Amino acid sequence: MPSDLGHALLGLLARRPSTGYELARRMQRPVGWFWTAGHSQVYPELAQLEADGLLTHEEVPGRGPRATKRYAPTPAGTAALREWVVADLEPQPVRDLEVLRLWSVWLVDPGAATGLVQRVRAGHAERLAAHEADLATLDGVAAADDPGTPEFASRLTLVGGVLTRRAALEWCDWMLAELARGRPPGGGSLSR
Amino acid sequence: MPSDLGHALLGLLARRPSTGYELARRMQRPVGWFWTAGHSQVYPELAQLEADGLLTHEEVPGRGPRATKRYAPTPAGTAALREWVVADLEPQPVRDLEVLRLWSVWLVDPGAATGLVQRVRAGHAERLAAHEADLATLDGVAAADDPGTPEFASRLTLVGGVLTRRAALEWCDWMLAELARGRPPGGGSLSR
DNA sequence: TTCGGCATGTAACGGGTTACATGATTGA
DNA sequence: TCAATCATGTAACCCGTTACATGCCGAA
Repeated sequence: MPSDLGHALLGLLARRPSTGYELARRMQRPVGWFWTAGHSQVYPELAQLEADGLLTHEEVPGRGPRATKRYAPTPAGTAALREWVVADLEPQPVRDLEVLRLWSVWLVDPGAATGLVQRVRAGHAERLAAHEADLATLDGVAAADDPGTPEFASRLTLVGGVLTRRAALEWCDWMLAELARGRPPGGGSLSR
Repeated sequence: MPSDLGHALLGLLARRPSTGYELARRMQRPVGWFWTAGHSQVYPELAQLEADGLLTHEEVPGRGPRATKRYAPTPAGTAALREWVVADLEPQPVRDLEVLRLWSVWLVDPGAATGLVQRVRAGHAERLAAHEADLATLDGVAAADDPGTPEFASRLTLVGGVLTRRAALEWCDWMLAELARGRPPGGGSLSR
């Protein structure tokens, strides 16, 4: 039974066979929005998945010192992925450094707090723009409406990103208003 | 320079001195909404923070085989926490198993996909209710409006939880509608 | 008397990040 | 010629989870 990373890689390969290098890059960009991995994780995991009979590879002419291998899922690999998707999942703990900082924000003065929230807000705005740009590439793609296509699933996750980032922006704006309200109106802004 | 966990513990102790045991419990509930740790992480980290001069402890009569220690931040500890709160933060990668599964949901039939989304939705609804209950305990607490109090910061993080969980529910409802739309109207529901 | 809560620690293991290591091709 | 990109791997370290280990007190 593969790890979470293994299932991420199977998901990538079910969409399109790739080399380890390509997988490492794809783990940064489309999949990286919700699960990341470096190449030093990818290569050993591919070897493990192949030892478990879930992947095969063919060698292609490569440019590096070692052979270049293009991987694809075996029928068993696709079946394992399919089972995992709908398997039981217990609610996973959240891990959010930004919120952890905000939880101690009462220790700093409101000006500095405002600066922090503005920086957090900028990060969310950037992510929102990236998700909206990715979503735009699916506009007019007929397959994105068919639940049996990868494009449909990509659309689901991107819409999720857009909605949660919009909510985060709403939250930041609310915090900025609260911080402004909590200070006397004439108070000079020390932020930035 | 303490780890993220160290700053979480300093944040807890800046609000109220506690024993290691109490800290481990507080890491499950209020702080656990956005950062968790088990007791096996807490005890060594407390020793490290004390070695760094950021904490002190006094021994209190305890019931276990070892001495019970109540920790509190030193002035240096509070200062370190204050600096960390407003320090530079690079955007941290998201890690969300639920979204990772949904990304491969195109491989399963729409009925099973609907069942998965419904379970995800239930999890978000549960968290939302918990956050709203926690928020309700701050209703009418005057300190929650003053940016210099821990109650204010708690309110910030709880409102963030409410807004993001509401957005998640909105997303789940949208996905359920999309999945229903993608199937012929008379199709028998295979969900569950 | 037995179970749950208080109370503190250590050890083993697994996953993730960072750094080390190698080497070909292409474009500035 | 120098840097970036393609391409694959290993090693060290840190962090988090799970399990091991001990033992008192109060309630059922």
